[in-house]
Amino acid sequence: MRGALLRWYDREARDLPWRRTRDPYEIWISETMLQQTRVDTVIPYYERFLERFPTVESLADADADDLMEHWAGLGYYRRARNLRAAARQIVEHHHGDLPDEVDGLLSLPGVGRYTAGAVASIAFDRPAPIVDGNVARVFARFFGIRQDILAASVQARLWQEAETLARGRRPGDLNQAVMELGATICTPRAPECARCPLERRCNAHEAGDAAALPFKAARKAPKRVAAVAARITRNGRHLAARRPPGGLLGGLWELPGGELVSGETPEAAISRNLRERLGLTAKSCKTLGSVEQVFTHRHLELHVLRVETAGGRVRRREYDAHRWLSERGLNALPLSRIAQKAIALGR
DNA sequence: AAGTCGGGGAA
DNA sequence: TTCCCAGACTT
Repeated sequence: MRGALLRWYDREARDLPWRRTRDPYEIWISETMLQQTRVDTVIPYYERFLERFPTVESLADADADDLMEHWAGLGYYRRARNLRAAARQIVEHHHGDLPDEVDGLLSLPGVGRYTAGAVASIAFDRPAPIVDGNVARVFARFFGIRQDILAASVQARLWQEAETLARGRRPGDLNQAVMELGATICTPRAPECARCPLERRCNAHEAGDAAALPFKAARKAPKRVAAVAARITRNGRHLAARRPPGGLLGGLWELPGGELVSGETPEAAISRNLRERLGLTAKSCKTLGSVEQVFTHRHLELHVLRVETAGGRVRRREYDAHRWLSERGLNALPLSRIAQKAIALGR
């Protein structure tokens, strides 16, 4: 398998920004951004992020909002926070150099089995295995694995096969070759077997069920939830609040608000949330409209209202910061997509 | 083993 | 619409 893979990879590999460097820091950043995120989405974020944070030290010193500004829109925001925490750990305990083996990499926050293997093999030429969605699909077809791909026993088999593969010369390129194959030829719906360097030895192609593999149990539909957000303006400046780190959209800014519990009207919900979370009293509300965002496990409908409040000052509860900002300042904040949509409604 | 955590491109 | 993406981490 290795020879055919490497010959194909040397010929067909896409020219991607992180393939032009051997810098472990840059490869680590790319692998973290690529977690559950497509190559085309990552590229502009990768370039901008490395321009702003070119070294481990600069990342370790990053300001939280500055950091989130460079991640806003990419999703899975805990990744950004973990990157900075890991950078601090690297500066503190490793003299600013990334660990060059899987075990050391695994000790960093946000680095799991996949990312540790990717950095170890690609940046340090270690024979470390990796299994991502691409590898799992290619292997399921090649080896004819017809059980639930997420089952623990199947995962163990996949990692075992990956370990065997990475034992060859150029482990980093072997790993990347399988992922490249999965991303460009051995794709989920309609694999182009005619172009595949492994066609002749592929079990699923032989059996004629490549497009049906890998098998996955159906996922549950995202739960529908509703929330409210307030456009509050005083002296021409708009109130924004920062979500606490850790949870959903952690560290991002938004128009203040909160959940709408069942049976509650948007007006009642915004009044209650502003009182409970910001100590503000709503005097009048006007609906601006609603926006939607679908997350992996949630389908959120956000009602946006213009709210006049009594004059009292803000006393924060769950939010960990707030600011009164011009329209321009508002849009310069690190905002999630749903917050961007909500702000656009009020213009 | 199942749930949490974003957003978007492709079919 | 549905799927799923160079996953990690908690429960």
